[in-house]
Amino acid sequence: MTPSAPSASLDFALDRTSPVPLYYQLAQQLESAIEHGALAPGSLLGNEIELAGRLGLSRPTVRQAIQSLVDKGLLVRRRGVGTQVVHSQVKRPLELSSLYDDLEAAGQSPATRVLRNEVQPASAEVAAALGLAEGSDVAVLERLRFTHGEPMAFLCNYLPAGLVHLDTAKLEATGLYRMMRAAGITLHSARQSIGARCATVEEAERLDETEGAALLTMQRTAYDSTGRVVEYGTHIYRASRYAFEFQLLVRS
Amino acid sequence: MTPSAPSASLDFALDRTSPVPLYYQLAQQLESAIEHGALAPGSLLGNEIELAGRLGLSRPTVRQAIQSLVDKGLLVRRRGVGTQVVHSQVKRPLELSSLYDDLEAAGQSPATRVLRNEVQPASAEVAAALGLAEGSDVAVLERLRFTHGEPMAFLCNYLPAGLVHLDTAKLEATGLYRMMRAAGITLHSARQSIGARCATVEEAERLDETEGAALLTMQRTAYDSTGRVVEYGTHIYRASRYAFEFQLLVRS
DNA sequence: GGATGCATATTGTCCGGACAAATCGCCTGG
DNA sequence: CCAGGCGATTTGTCCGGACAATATGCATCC
Repeated sequence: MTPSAPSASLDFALDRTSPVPLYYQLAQQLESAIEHGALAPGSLLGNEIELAGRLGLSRPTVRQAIQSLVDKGLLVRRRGVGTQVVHSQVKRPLELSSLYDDLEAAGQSPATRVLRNEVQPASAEVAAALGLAEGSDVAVLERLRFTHGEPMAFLCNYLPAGLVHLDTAKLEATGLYRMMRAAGITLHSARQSIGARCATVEEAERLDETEGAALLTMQRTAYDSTGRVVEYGTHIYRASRYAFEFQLLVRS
Repeated sequence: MTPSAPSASLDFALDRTSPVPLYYQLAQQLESAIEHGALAPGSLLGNEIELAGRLGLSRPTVRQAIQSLVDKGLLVRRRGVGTQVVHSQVKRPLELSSLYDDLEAAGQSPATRVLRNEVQPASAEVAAALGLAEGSDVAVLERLRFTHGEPMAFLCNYLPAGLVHLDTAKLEATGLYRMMRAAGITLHSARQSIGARCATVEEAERLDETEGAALLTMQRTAYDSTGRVVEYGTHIYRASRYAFEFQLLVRS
């Protein structure tokens, strides 16, 4: 339980000619040192003043680097004691997850079949969710996502028309969020609701389940950095093959 | 679409004799001004230098206040443009949620019945989840949560023995997280998994559902600020009466 | 031997300034 | 009328310093 002695001099290489900020360079190298095990969980980081002097940086810059890792949950600072590496079993950041990216990261080699990709007038529900007038043009997207050749989820998404060019071939080769990012849309936040229900006959057929099987449902409204709604979606997952996993940070 | 003119002088009252930090005082007053509508969505905040001068603060202090609201997703800064209020329909930046607090905030007047509250040796699964040796003493807690007189969830929790004194009467009057906080435990992060399945006969009976009804399942491992595991729980919700709602922030 | 108080170490807060980088609007020139 | 350049505005980064608040360990005193 006694916190380890301040980890001695790790060699951090800072490049002052680089356009990437110094605090960010330091934060990244600290993070990789933690991830890599060079900074053991529970070990103290050494005081900021001395660290700043050793690196040739000012204390505010060092603090900014440390603070960013504290925000990520990798470090804990305690006044009068020091900054130590949190010994957490888990690393996963969680944030706004993209199903496609999640599956790919898990080595599941996802595949997508686009069932529908067209523009049509918004229904009342969709218009309300997207913050548009009823009857406005919206892109409607229905997809089936597979892993290992088996269907795993049915995805239905609505986007304001003209926001992104939704090429069907591209949609089957990558994920929607990746396409939005490529179109210059930076996602900022999303409101989600996760529930469950039993499969209807049509749903069961579409997902290769039996009627009454448990399904996970997710509704998401995504916002870009200005607060505009850029996507509304209703997703249905086979509970037998999928669960949402994520880590939450409590902001004090 | 044109961003509103810089909102003129709002009167912020800063108390230098207060122990609460100046940047925090400013952040809170800004937040309440946004929540209250005094700062309209999309409106510019006015440049930092001038704002600092007007408030008698230094620019770093003002920046620290603004940054905390940016992290919360209430403001957006753009270099060369300014800082503006995000016009988001939703405000709640939900985080690690306490079911009890959630229900109470929604005016659902939750009630709890403690079915089991004892200390016993940890099974292999529980020991692994809590990071203890198999057979260590752990507190086992089984509760039923009601709203409007109807059962809504079955909660099973495990805690390292001796961490909190689990008084049954107190547990029925308040929530577990509130008791942990009162015992000096500051939650820091949690890993969650949300899935679904169909109710077994016993589960259906316990929750006043029919066999095969859809249930939402949640498993959570909670960590305190030093990274210690302080709680592991398996919760089961009636999907017909409950869904998880939360907002995610993307950290760029 | 135990409790109290003090010195020390470390982070938290705050200040003032300097320059860089990005964005936007305006003006000029073609 | 359009394109490009230029300057003004605003946030981003970084520095150096000062003092306050808190936790820890040690010495002292009862």
